[in-house]
Amino acid sequence: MTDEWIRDVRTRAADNLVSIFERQIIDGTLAVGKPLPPEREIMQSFGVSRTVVREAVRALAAKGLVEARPRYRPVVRTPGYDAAIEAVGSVVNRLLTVPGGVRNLFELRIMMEAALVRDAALHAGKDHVARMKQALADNEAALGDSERFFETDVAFHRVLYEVPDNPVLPQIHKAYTDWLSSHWTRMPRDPERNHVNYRAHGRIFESILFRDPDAAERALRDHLDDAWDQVRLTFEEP
Amino acid sequence: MTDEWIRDVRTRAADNLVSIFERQIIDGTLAVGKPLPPEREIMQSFGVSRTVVREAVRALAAKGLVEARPRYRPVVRTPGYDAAIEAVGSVVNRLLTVPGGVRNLFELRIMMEAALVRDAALHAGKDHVARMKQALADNEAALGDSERFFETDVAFHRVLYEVPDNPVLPQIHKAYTDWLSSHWTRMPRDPERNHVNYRAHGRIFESILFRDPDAAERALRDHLDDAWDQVRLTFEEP
DNA sequence: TGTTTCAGTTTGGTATGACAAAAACGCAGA
DNA sequence: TCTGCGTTTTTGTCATACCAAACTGAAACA
Repeated sequence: MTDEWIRDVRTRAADNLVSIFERQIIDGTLAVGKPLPPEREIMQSFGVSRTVVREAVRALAAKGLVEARPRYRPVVRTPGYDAAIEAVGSVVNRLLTVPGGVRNLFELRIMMEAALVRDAALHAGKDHVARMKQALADNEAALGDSERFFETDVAFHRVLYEVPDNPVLPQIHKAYTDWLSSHWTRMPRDPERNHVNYRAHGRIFESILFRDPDAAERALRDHLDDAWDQVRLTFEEP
Repeated sequence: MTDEWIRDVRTRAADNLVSIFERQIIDGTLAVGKPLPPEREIMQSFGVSRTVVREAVRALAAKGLVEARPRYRPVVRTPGYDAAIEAVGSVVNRLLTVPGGVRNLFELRIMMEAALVRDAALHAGKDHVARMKQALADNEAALGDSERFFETDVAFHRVLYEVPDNPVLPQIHKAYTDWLSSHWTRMPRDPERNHVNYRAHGRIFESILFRDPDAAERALRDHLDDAWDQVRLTFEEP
């Protein structure tokens, strides 16, 4: 064990363990997918009590570095953008409760998607265009069924996040829908709105087809600003 | 204690505690800034052992919901976008080690800042323009001192994140610089590059002054693409 | 009256031991 | 080779104990 073991009165043994494990996970000493050593083994090799080991493991799990299903050995998690999103989950949930929290995240989403439609208008390939067309068709087919329309609505937006070939973006989309959906799904869902949204999607799609980023951005912003108005009117944040 | 206490064989007592505390923190039963009850008190009110309580508290701390300095009572943390960023820290660090990880995050940054300069070109007010001008002047003054130039470089970009009045954005900027700086600061820093970057900043600023979002975006992309080339050439990701 | 000091009390950090129940393992049998 | 089943590990939890640091309040002091 070459890792230096700093034991100060003002540091916690568990914290040291956590950072040691973090290092070992990053540099590969603890291989991805493999389980951590048994608790008793860890306590012996570091000379700490089981209490400390358990606390450290719990912290690693909460941070998203290992997956600790009850009764199973904790396994080193595959590095992925999903783990990052998951790790912020509880904090973001709290953010959504503070005044203006939803608003700020929603604004960020608008900014993000505005950039995405511009990008799509400039660089979307045949396959992505086809997928958007399909999503649009699904929208239309689901106009009468608000529940299903919501799903196809999400799907349409998701395509936008898939156009740039960056694996982070789809995860961000997933995060947005997860986080904001609770403030979204409780909205009154009259078929009227479905039509409005469908037409908005159509305008966005058209602008992308015409390779007109400015029009695409405008259409997207109109669409999301309108959606935001709905959210705001429903919950009336002061 | 009205919270239902689910004790299944397949659930952990500590996990239940965590979710109970999460709820209580969000709904305000546990007030921000106030310390959690003493461990011994918690164990009595929930009828669990201290081991369980400690594990739960550690998990909450790792998630960023409470701040647990050694030897002090854990206090409920102020909800803020900084806590969210901090919570992902260790996961993101790991992401940066996987192939293409840095690239993906850097691309995301380019996309983000491209959107920001467009926004700045359209909506930047007098004060923001003034601040950018100041940052540019600081750039120039630091041309000979690569260490200081780096700081003023970061400061210039930060202004872009401050133009939209959204408190999330500055935090994102902070996160980017924290995460990517280790892959940035080790780059060779010849004064030559400082001049290149300074001129690039100048072009961006000009385009914003002229209220020309397209030119601003182009200038920004040129600037960051160039910066990325430097990073890539230095570390040669395959 | 405001401040400092100090002893007693609380409280977190850690270690140890114990036990039930689930998971992992190994071996015999099909 | 695959399947069951009993044995061994290993996790989840509890109880207890001790130390040292943080806290508290009262006494001493300026």
